[in-house]
Amino acid sequence: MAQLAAPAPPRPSRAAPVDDPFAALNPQQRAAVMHGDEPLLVLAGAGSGKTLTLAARVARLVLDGADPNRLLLLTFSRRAAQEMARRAGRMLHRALGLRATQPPPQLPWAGTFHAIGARLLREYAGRIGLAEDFTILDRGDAEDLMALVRQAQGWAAARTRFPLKATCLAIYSRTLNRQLPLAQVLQEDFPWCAAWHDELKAMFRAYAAEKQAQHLLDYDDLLLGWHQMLADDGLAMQLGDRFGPVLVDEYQDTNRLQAAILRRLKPDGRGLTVVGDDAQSIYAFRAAEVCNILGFGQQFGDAARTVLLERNYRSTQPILDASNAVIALAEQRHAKTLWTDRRGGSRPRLVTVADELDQARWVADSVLEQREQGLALTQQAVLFRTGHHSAALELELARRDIPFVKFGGLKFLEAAHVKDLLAVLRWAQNPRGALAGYRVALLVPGIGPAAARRLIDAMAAAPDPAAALRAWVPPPAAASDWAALVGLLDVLQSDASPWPAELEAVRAWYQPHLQRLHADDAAVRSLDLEQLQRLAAAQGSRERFLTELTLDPPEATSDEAGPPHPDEDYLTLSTIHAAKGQEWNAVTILNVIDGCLPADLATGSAAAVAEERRLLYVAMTRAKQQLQLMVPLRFHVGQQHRLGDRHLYGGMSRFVTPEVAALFDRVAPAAPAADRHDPPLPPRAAQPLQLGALWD
DNA sequence: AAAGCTCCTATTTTT
DNA sequence: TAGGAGCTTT
Repeated sequence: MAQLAAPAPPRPSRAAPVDDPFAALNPQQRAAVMHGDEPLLVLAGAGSGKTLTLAARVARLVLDGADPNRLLLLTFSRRAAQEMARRAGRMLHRALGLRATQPPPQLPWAGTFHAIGARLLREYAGRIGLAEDFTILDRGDAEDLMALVRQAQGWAAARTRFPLKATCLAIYSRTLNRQLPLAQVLQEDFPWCAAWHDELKAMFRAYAAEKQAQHLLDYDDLLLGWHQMLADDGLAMQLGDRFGPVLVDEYQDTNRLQAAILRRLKPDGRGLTVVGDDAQSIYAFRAAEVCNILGFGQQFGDAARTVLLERNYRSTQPILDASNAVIALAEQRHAKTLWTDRRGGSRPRLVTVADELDQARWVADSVLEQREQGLALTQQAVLFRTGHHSAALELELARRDIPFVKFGGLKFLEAAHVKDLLAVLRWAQNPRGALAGYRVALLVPGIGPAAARRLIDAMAAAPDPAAALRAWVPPPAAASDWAALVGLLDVLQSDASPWPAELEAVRAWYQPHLQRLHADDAAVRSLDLEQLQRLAAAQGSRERFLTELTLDPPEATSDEAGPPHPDEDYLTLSTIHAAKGQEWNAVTILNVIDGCLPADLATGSAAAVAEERRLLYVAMTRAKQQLQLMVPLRFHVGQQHRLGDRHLYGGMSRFVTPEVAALFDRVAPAAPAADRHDPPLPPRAAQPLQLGALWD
């Protein structure tokens, strides 16, 4: 929550210099910390003390007189922002010689691009013709809105099936974030939808118009709006003045739109620090451009300085050797070889098992064995490419009573009952939000799509939507249930209703609907709503709660086990994406076979395969002491596959070449030698930057 | 017009 | 597993 509080900063008193706060840094880290005003690129290998270095640089800037309130610190995830703000604060606290009772200095402008964008837009809304009461759509909401627009266009019965709402939204988002024409994005990223170019364009125009009319912003609008704000000279000047140094973490995962924002914020790069590792770029599907980090030097010419952090403080040398060998075969990268002076440590293991069930049993055995040897479950993690790869393991763990928490692929906000409840709050917050209203109206028995539509249209047409709501006459069958809803909305609208108590009123109203709609598992779903109420209590207002929940949804799903106690020992299961930036003593990676890693859907282009390689690299470099790669000989591919429905794939991942495999200890029956290699990368085409109205 | 039913088809990772 | 389309019954 670092970015929420904005207390006055303590004056940096130069009088009490404690011992050198940067004494523990190695020479390269120190160079990055002490570097002056010119643009700086810190290429930080995995485990090379990146967070420490960035935090130290923040501390150094403040010690040299920078105002913490004007320091913009952009991170990839909310978790990273908190961690960074916490460590920088601690370092400053020491360096300034503050007493233990004094709070560490805060960094109010530390956060994700999206969160900072939301804040700036909220603040400047009045001046840029944006409704001040806008609400933010999470992905599910955006998809629902897209679905409404999709339906209105009526292309249902056609020669080929129109793309699903989720696909439509993905195309839309990719086009904005890559700042490229729709046709090109379709051709490169969604070739199977290319035939729908004109329809999609019309649909996106309608989608944008709907958002405007309903005072809604989606994730992309937070960046787009920020970007457009900076296009205005007056505002750009003001914003430029407002922020001093700008530091960007995980720069390899920024996209073109984000890079454009930075360029407007710091045109000549002075005061700009970016930190990242091109070898860990794994978010191309979100339009991240490795070119951003690869081309940083050229962008600012001779002025830019690059510092390389290669010394690894996390892993043993045998683990680093294997990781280096995997990434060494990648082209298009800043050459970088991690090393450590920590000798010893066992070689990583390459474990061959018969199939997924075998794999699950083996991993569960291994986890318990490690714990016998004194390694707590919290020091162990199992990583995998996609959310459902852990299904068999989850069953096995549950069967053996091994507690675990799964990160990635979160479901909480996507569950229908959670969305229902939030829709009520959103509608109360923003009566013009037809999307929320439509959803809520449909909850009332007797009201279907047609009646809900009429209601929404009536409200949209009226000068005072709240009055139109009260005046609306529902179908006779819905009369009494409708009256109850109107009563609830009255309570929520009145200034008297306090937060978060009003959520209880919403739950009370929703309870019968929950019973009716989800009779079989209403009790379980009710638990989720309790969880929601706990989250609500942590926020000061309804508006804040809705914004926070959209930008920072709960990270882990706790499945049947319920939320784990903080002090309980539990194993971590995580997608590789969600494991970024973390570390464990013992790491096991599932399904290191072709078809899973690389995912067979991602083998279409050389760039996609290269990203899968980096994904494996990221997974391997999470391990401090023990690393195991699992290779099931047979892998069951579910029904969702073309032609033959239950294909059995096989074969070691193409990334584990014989040379790489030689760095592992082999466990279990003889595995087939992998003799496939990457196809060579074709030269990359230069992509012209396109600005302006995309949908016209 | 609403609601409940069947049947078919899907590209993974997340702010 | 759900999303989406199309059907039938109320």
